Amino acid sequence: MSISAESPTVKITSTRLLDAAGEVFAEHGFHRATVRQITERAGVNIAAINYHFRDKAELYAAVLRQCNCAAAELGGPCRFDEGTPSQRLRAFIDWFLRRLLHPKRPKWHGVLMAREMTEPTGALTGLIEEATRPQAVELRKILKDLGAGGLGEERLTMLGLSIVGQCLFYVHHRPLIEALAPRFKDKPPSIDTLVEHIHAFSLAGVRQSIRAHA
Amino acid sequence: MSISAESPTVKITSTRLLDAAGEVFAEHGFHRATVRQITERAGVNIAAINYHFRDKAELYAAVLRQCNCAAAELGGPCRFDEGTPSQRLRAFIDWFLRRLLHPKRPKWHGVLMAREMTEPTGALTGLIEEATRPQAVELRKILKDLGAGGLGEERLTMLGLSIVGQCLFYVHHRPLIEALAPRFKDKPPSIDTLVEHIHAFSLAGVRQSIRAHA
Amino acid sequence: MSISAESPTVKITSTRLLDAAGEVFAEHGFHRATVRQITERAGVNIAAINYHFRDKAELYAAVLRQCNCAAAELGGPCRFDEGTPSQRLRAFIDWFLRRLLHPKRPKWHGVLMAREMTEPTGALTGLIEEATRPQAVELRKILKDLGAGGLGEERLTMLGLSIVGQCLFYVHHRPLIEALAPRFKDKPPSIDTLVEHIHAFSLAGVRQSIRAHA
Amino acid sequence: MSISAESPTVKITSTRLLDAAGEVFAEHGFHRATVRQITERAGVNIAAINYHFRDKAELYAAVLRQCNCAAAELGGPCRFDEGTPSQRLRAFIDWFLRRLLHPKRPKWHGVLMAREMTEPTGALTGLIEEATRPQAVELRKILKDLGAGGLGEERLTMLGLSIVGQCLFYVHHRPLIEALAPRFKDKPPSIDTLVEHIHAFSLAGVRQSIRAHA
DNA sequence: AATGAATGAGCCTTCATTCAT
DNA sequence: GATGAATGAAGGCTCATTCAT
Repeated sequence: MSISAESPTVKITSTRLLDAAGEVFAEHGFHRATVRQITERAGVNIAAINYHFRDKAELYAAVLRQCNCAAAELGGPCRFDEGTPSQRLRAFIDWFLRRLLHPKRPKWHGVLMAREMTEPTGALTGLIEEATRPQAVELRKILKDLGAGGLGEERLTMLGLSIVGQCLFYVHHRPLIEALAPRFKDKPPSIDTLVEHIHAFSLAGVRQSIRAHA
Repeated sequence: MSISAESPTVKITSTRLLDAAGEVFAEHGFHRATVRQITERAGVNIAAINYHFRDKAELYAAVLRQCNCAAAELGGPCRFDEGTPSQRLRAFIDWFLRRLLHPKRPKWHGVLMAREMTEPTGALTGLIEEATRPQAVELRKILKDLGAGGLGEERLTMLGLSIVGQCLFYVHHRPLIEALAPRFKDKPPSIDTLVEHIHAFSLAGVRQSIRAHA
Repeated sequence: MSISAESPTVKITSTRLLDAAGEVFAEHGFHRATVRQITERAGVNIAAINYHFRDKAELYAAVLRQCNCAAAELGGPCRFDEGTPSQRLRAFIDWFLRRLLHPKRPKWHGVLMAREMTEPTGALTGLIEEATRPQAVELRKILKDLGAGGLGEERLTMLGLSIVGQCLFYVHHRPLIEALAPRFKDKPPSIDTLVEHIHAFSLAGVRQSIRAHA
Repeated sequence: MSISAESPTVKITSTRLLDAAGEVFAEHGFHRATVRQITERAGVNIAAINYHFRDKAELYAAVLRQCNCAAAELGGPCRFDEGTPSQRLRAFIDWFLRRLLHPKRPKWHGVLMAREMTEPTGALTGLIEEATRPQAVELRKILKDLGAGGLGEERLTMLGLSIVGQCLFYVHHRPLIEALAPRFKDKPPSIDTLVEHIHAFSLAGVRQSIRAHA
């Protein structure tokens, strides 16, 4: 509960800055984005960035933090203990994809993350450890329960990457996908369709792998 | 008569510029890269860019062109007519991956392309049409021969994206992969291993999809 | 509380810029003048131009505007309703010349305008309409009242140009005049002398023209 | 008579350079004009300027020299001994104006000279002495013969300037004139009309001056 | 006589940042 | 807490010039 009764309608400078920064950073990337753009879109004075966040990099870090928090909130915790291994794999893919493509999620979250993957700014170094590692661990657990435990580290890893790779492709390579499959731009498949497809595709792939190296 | 005995080893300005630019653009991205960095690394005068390529953007375009040519040369033409559909799928994956991960290919080629995927500069607009589209067509043909012809456009497309997605993941998300699977950094799997894995994984996926929607 | 006792003598950045720019532009012309020269002479940072005037061209436009305003202020409004036509012609010449040669007027005003006459930068396009046109109209009115109304457009115009041409010559061709008549440099005639001469000379010319084409 | 039979059709590099330079300098002024523009228009290599004229400034000086020579040729020598003083004044004005506005005269001669008047480059310092002074002397002689000899140096000079001022106005202030009298752009008065007007106007002015200070 | 390649200096602009209120 | 004014560093680009042939 905040002090001000007007807080719901009047955003505080720091918040407006954070929101505007998210959009601008996603649109232009960290380096191309200018602090002026951000402050103008936020409708605040240019010196406010320095006042509230010390500098541009700090503001960016704050945006990323908030962005990841929001993603975590939307996706819920990453734990999949119930049901058959196949169901749990499906739940994982669903959670992973929905977290990144969630309609309520500001579109720029994905874009921002994509940038960090291909050109890390260093602001995210810790974030990968904290946020991404647990997901990898969870997926590994599911794969083992599917029977891939005896495959050896390398193959197990490759299985995981094949699954995650399919998911991230839809998030990070939008421009490429839309160029290659124009209809995806006009009528993108629903998340459910995507989840179902990737789940079936991957489950078959995993099982084949297990059979082959049994 | 000049001391031209060393001419094979002394690169011409334009070439040195192209090479240096490739590295710097890959390292920092188009906008962050500075022409001064490039000319310094190339050991040439800053005005050489204007003389040989008119401006930074043209230089970048030239780098991309060369980069795509080199890739094409290494990979050979994209035609897969011989053998069973399964063999042809494998050939496609092999060609696709080898082209991008070829040891002789400067590592920055992949990085540069990755950037273009997530934040297109427009310099590549034509390149996608010319270079990437035929590959998509070829893959589609193979999938149809595998029996996926009756699946409908959307599913056919998703199958293709699942395959290409797996491949590109290894090329474009190196930083993420290495953060998640440290051992991949020390001892990355051979291209052969990768091809074999993705082929088997995907073939099973495709067949499963066909069965399910028969 | 600041040491604001000196504030009347310490000009604000924007003003210093405007003054320095006037001098430098007059000295070297728009294109040859460099923003570094200007900011150095003004004793301000080079980025101040961007902050206060956006860019060099805007600064130049501002200088011209101020220059024209100053001229208008010094000369007062351009209306000559009282007295005989001859007296009004004299008043016009007096006003016109005094406005341009006024001792309080920085010498560079004239030089700047002269440049715009021979190589317009386009920054002045509107200014001519707004500032110069009314003068032409006023002069025309006087000439008609002198009896030149029946002369036809072309001759009426030439009469006006002959008068204005004499005036502007003294303003715009100083270098030429001083080269041809060295004594004008040491002891230039007073504005009153100039006005008296041009008035008498022109009045005779106009009347002759009227007589000839009666 | 030159050595080469083809000289009439094939211009030598140095000549092409001179012609192209004249046009470009007139169009853009000395400082804005670039050596690349000139060499491109001349269709010669950029290094040719250095080879033939040492540098840009030297080329400009050469252009001015040629330009003044051409003007002298077209206008003939500046001597007016025959006829009544009034006729000689008319001859002077005719010669002066025709020399500057002569149809065969490349338009840029006037423009180039105009530039030198308002922003002397120094390349013309000597030229004024050599070329313009005699004209001033000649005009003075005519004015004295008209009876203005007793007027004193200052008034005599002002009379001359009034006449020359009218003439130069039409040459140097084209942009201003055309802005003020649009019809002059579409249908400029013939040189004959101009000469007749300025002669009549000035003759009356001179005589009036003589009467007044008799 | 003439050229393509290469150079170094300098220009305008933009940026993130800080200062003084 | 917040602001308008001002700053210094750097960026991309253009120019006249020269070098080696």
